Amino acid sequence: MSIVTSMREKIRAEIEKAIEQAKQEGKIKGEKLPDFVVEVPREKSHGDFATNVAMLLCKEAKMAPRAIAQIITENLVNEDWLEKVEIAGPGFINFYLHKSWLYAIVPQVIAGDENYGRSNYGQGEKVQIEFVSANPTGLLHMGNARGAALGDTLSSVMDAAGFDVSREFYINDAGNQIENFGKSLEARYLQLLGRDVPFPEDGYHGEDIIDTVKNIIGDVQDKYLDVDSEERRTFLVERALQEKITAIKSDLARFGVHYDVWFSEKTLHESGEITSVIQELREQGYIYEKEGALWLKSSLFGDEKDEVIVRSNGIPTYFAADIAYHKNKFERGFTRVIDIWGADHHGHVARMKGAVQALGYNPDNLGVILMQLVRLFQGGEIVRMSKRSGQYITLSELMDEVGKDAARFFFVMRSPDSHLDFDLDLAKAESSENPVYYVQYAHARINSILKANPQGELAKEKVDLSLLKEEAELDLMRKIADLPEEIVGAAVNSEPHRLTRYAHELASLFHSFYNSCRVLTDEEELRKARLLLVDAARITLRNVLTIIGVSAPERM
RNA sequence: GUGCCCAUAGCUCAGUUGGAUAGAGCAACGGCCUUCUAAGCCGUGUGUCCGGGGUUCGAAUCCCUGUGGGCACGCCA
Repeated sequence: MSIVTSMREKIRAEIEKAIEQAKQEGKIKGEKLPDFVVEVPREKSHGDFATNVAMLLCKEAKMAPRAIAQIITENLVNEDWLEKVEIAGPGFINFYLHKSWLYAIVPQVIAGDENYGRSNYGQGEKVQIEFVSANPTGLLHMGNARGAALGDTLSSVMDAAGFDVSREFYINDAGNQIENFGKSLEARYLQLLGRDVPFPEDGYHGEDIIDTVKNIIGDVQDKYLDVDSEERRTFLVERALQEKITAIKSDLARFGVHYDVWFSEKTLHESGEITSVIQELREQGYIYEKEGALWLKSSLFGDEKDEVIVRSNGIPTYFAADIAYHKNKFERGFTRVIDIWGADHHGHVARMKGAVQALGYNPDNLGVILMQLVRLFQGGEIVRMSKRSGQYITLSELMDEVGKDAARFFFVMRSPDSHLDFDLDLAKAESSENPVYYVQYAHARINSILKANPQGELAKEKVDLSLLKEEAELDLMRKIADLPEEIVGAAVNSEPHRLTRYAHELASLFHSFYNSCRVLTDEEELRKARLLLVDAARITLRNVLTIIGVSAPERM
């Protein structure tokens, strides 16, 4: 357990004891203990920890909050780690701790090294996170890139918080879209070989599929020119998907994203899982027929209306496949399933949760993170994106342009439900305007100090950390100590953007410390202590950057 | 029209589940390198938290309502 968490719980226990005693003495009335918090106050002048318990008790006890706070304070046992307790404001009780509690953090971080920040909060709960799942009919665009950065960081942070995380990519290699893809490929194939055929109106206009078809022609020439359309399309689709999926995999790998499972939609059709899940829903009475199609009564579960799951032509919809897919996820033993979708899919959330419920699972175990759209800016202008015209900036081009680190940091920096204005010029700037460099620079500076250390090695024994008394030193330790709780908070709330903020704050405190405290000073004992603090800062910074998927350079 | 998301400093955004005087970055101005990396630090100020009601010890946060913007409402995915 982290030091901050254990102090918090110690204080909570003391408060509870004090209240219990006050009740026995008849000083406070009331039956149940309110759900109070022991929090770290925003203002440093309000102590190390504070509680609102007195304000919450006042209603039942029928006393003024400050009077209750007074009684609780008097009943607190004077522990040696407690320096003083104050009543403040409307009735807060502020706890000031002896500085020694913080010194313990430094050796703990160094001993933990790459494990510092990790915890067992999730207790190995099996979680599956599905993200990106882009159509394999094209290249990855900005929305996919944001999903990739978010999903991968959420996976890493949940892993660090003690969950057993599996990353999964769902390949939409079946259904209407693939039909359409086949028609587009076929048209390009015939056109490239000199046939005058029209391009399908709703086809994939992107340049990239022309290249794909050119590659195929390089292999098989006109072998499929005069065979029947069915055979030609099947061949072209299979070959093109292979190429596209390989490209998607390698772009994501370059972006630092590695999946545990690549799940093919096609297998759900072939295995009969779609048919059987429809049968299961039918037996539950959630299916009816209307106008030749099969409908799911999703309106029973909070959806706005019922949804078609099998078309009148007998072909199941995307939704049917998705239901089978989610059943498959839960059957694999995941007790928590998280999907990351673009905000334009929000209408899908209620019906998906409804379907999960209809299958007998708790819909709360399915979490859907909707992320708002990404707008690209360059030179102050919006860079237009249109899949239809085939003009959009790809993930691969983005990495060429701004690099992996800046791209990942920028995507994770914003909360998923806020629109993201991605400023290409800013992300590219090698200057202080760029928050990525600011954080990385702190790490590089630390390494520079450690290399310049005349002793070479860090003294680990008999170092007097209590020499670290400067404000900047204490603030830095305080922030370092927060990492485990920050990780848990980001994990359980599915808010990876907390990590970039934390990284920035930590870097900022380090830079302040760097400017006000000289590490390689002539005072040997102080130097030893500061070197350990600096090393702890290095580990903390590196660990949080690693979770975000951003490199921690030793030199810049 | 119905549903979901959003509205906080000039700009881009945080705000730890309802707490104390609402915070960062950028942009602006002034200062700091003979010393571990100036890609840095220190200082200067800015708010109708979209408007209006309500809930309570206490609201940017929760409820209602109005306004403005985004998205979705297909036998597409």
